[in-house]
Amino acid sequence: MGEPTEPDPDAAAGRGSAALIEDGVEFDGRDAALLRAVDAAGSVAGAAADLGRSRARALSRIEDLEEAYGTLVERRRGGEGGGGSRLAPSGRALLDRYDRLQAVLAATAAVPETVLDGTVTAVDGELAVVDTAVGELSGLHGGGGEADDSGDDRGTVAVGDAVQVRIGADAVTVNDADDAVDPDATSARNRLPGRISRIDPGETVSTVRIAVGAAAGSGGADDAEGGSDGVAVAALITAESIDRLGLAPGDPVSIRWKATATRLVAHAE
Amino acid sequence: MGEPTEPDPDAAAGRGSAALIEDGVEFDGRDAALLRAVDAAGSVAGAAADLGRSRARALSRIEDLEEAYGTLVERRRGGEGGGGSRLAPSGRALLDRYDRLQAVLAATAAVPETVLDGTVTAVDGELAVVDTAVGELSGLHGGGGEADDSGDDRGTVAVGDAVQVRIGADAVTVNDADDAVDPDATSARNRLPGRISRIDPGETVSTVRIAVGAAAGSGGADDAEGGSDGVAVAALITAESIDRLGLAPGDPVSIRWKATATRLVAHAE
DNA sequence: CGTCGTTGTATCGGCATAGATACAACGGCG
DNA sequence: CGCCGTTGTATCTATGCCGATACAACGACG
Repeated sequence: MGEPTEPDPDAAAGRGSAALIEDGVEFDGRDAALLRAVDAAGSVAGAAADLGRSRARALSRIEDLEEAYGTLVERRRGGEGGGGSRLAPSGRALLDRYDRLQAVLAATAAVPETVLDGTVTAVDGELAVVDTAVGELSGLHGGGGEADDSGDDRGTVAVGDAVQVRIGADAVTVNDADDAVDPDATSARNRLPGRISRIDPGETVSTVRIAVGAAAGSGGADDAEGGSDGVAVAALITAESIDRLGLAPGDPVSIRWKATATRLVAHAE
Repeated sequence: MGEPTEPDPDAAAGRGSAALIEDGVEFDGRDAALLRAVDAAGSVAGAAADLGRSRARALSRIEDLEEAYGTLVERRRGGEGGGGSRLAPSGRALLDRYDRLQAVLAATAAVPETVLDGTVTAVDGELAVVDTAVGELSGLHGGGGEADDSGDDRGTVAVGDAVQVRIGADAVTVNDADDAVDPDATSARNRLPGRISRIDPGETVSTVRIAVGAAAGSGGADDAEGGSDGVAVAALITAESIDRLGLAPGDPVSIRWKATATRLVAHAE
């Protein structure tokens, strides 16, 4: 798709790489390429040749992976053509799983994020309430057990902790300000009034920045996130929705997002 | 938090590990631990000792990282206590960035996801429309350039391609079925009628499965995702919202989610 | 039965990374 | 001035991973 619009200066976290991990064995892009090559070539030997890698290594790598992930490649020696290998259904599923993880990672790198500093005021199960410059927000903390390799407490929070609240721009919904939707009708709970400070148009998806808090009252061209009293929340909106809602800079709007789409991260203080 | 409720059998993608990458240098959990240890110990030597790693290696690793990421640690030799090192502000920021990436990754591993197979019917910029078993959905494709190391086309799609549509349960909003919200008032576009098939309660956050498509009409206790005509979409809802909306199995509901929170993944066919 | 190309298996060498060790430079402090 | 613990720097060694190579086992096919 090229880069028709530059990738946003403050786009987000920057590039990253991810790998599945099971039983201590990582499944990374190299392994994915190997499995794909096996699928294309019909044999491990052919795949290794296509990739310019050692055949013996490729085979032993597949064995290591299978020890952790189960059968991935159905191998057969002897017979027509001397034998061959096919990607097992579970191998295909693993590949899909990897691709989905990769897609999520690419998304977090490409989608703007809003980060607010705050202090935890309450913890109730997986949910926590955080006091921030724009009021109290609720979000999830503690992903899934200890995914990190260092066995510290990271990922869980307690009352009084300094945390960062991360809101992905793809999770923020924009409503008309005067549209008083029945709060009982939806499960999106975090809600803030604001004013559109800027619209960065994309081809079919635009990034809308909404000034909230103290800055929302004033004219609000201020979009410096670290501003003394101004905070800008980014929202990813399709061009069609912008047209439909008639959004333009200066418009008062109401933004909302689900608590379950809000992540709390312990802040390196 | 421990594991009061087991981590959901079909929870999601499974564990993963991620690393920032800049200028060809990866910043992984090991590097994060090193920076944290420096912050705690006040010296690189002490940090290396605490981690049981070689001091010389730790120092050269920091230098390699700084070549790619800029100043991370302020080092000073001689003086009080013989010298020492402090984490630079940019080092703290990098650590925060890594933690946010980690949090997002942990979230994708812990949050259920709904995956639908479909065929691309239209592509317009970053958006694409996909025909699935439950109708036409729109979502984003192609994260941010080529984040993967294998330089293939993966990540972008074309009309006619077989793709998987990934919808994170944390992005799905549940509304009352009879609540006819003005469609012009919100930027959430994908919308489907359905019927609650199951509620998996958590401490404060529950996973609600909504049968959509053909299965939605019948009683709908069917939640087999691969069923012939039944598809279940997972939604993460706070217990409070469930109470507020009065959700229970069998209830007709309307679910919606943003196109920008929907990822399209090329399917390994 | 021999051919063929593949899957298995073992071994060797190269290369990159990390640990171990040693030593110089630095600069407050007693 | 000498002591001290740290930052810099260099070098050697161990380890692990990968490529390269070689050879046995296999089974359909001509």
